[in-house]
Amino acid sequence: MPQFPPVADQLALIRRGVEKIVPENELVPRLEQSYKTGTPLRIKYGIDPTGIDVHLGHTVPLRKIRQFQELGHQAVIIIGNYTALVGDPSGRDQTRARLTQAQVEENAKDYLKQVGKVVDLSRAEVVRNGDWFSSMSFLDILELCSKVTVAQLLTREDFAKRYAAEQAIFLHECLYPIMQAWDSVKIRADIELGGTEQLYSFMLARDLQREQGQPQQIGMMSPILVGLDGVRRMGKSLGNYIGINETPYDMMKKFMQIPDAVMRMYFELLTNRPLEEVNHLLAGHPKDAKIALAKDVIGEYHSATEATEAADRWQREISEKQTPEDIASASIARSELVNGALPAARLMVAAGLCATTSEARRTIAQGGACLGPNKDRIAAHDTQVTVETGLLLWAGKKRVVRIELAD
RNA sequence: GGGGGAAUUCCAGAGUGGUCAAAUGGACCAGACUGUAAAUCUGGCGGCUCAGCCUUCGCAGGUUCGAAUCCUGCUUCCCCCA
Repeated sequence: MPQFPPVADQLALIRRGVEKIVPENELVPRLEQSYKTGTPLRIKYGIDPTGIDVHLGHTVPLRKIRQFQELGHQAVIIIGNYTALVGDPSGRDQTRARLTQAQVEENAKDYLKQVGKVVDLSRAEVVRNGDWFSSMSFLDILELCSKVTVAQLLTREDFAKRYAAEQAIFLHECLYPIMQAWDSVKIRADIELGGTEQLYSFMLARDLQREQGQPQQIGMMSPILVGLDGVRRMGKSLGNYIGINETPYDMMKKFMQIPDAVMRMYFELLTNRPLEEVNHLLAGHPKDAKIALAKDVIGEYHSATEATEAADRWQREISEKQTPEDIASASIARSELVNGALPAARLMVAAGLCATTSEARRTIAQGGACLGPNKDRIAAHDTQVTVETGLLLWAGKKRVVRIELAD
């Protein structure tokens, strides 16, 4: 019989960074029952393989799964290869584009590879909901649909909003939450993880489970992780994310750019650092707290050593503005030079630092163009610059290239 | 099927015959400040052989000395009625 940590200890871990547990009062009894009987809880997490580049926002529920795994519970990851064909309407004010089956399968493989960095896949059940949906008959579907009323569907905020705004709500979208709920029945979920926008589907799952004479699942919803801008949710399309496949240094740079105000949330949702320590850190200098945060997370996806290296490098190159160690080289053909030189504006374009000569002129006029390790400002757009291999050329504080002459 | 409305520079959104490369805000870029956080300030933000010139306001024509602005046709999008 599996041995679990005491319920109180489990709760401390489970509750961290969870915004809402519904219904709250069923959680403790469920854990106690599991503890007494030595039965692992079945933790459901579903995801539609829509071509996801996993970023920290996605890792919030994934880390929660991991925590449950550490406690000895059973993770069940549902690949929504069938629901992906529908398109999740959650939180959307527009209909989502649908995918082909081939795309979905490819995405699923890619996705699992990334998930494996957070979740212990060797101990998790991974299932595809096409396994049960693809064989359902129209009659089965009608049967399932008869459990849900239109009025219920319209209690969802996203649908209600779209309905009120007289925007299209397609029938297949209405089926989505029903499908998601049916997944819970099929895998006999005890707990489902997800974002706060999943409330409706979670509750629908309870209805269907009761219908089928199963214990009803408990929904645990994480808050939505805000992105680097500190305002909008972290997302690829918003360009405000940190991907888990990024290099330690890239992650470092991004972490140092987050607003101070989101540090607490990041610590809570993305690290295991005890909250007492977090409070202590946040009481100190924000820069130090941010470095600690970055190291915690980078260490998780890379290693503590690499995290420290990244932090040190950031300190040197960014904070102390030393010349970076990896400078992209820009090759320039000798034939472009006149007497071994080029006017500054042309050089900027040739080096790929500016898209147009107009842009280069502006950059130079505003004092953003510099030469060499000492960053000597280029005075005018028509200043003749002697071009040699190894020459450093800057555009602003961040962008720099090393010139390489080619024949 | 019938009726109405809209298409502007990255986005939003002004502009209804010359003073429009086109207000304003956002995004973005550069500079100052700083903990490359926030906030703030300054400048920029179609292109070029840059005190000038060229190309832009859904597409194609037309009217006019002159059009983003007026007319015609086309395309796309939205809304209303049934």
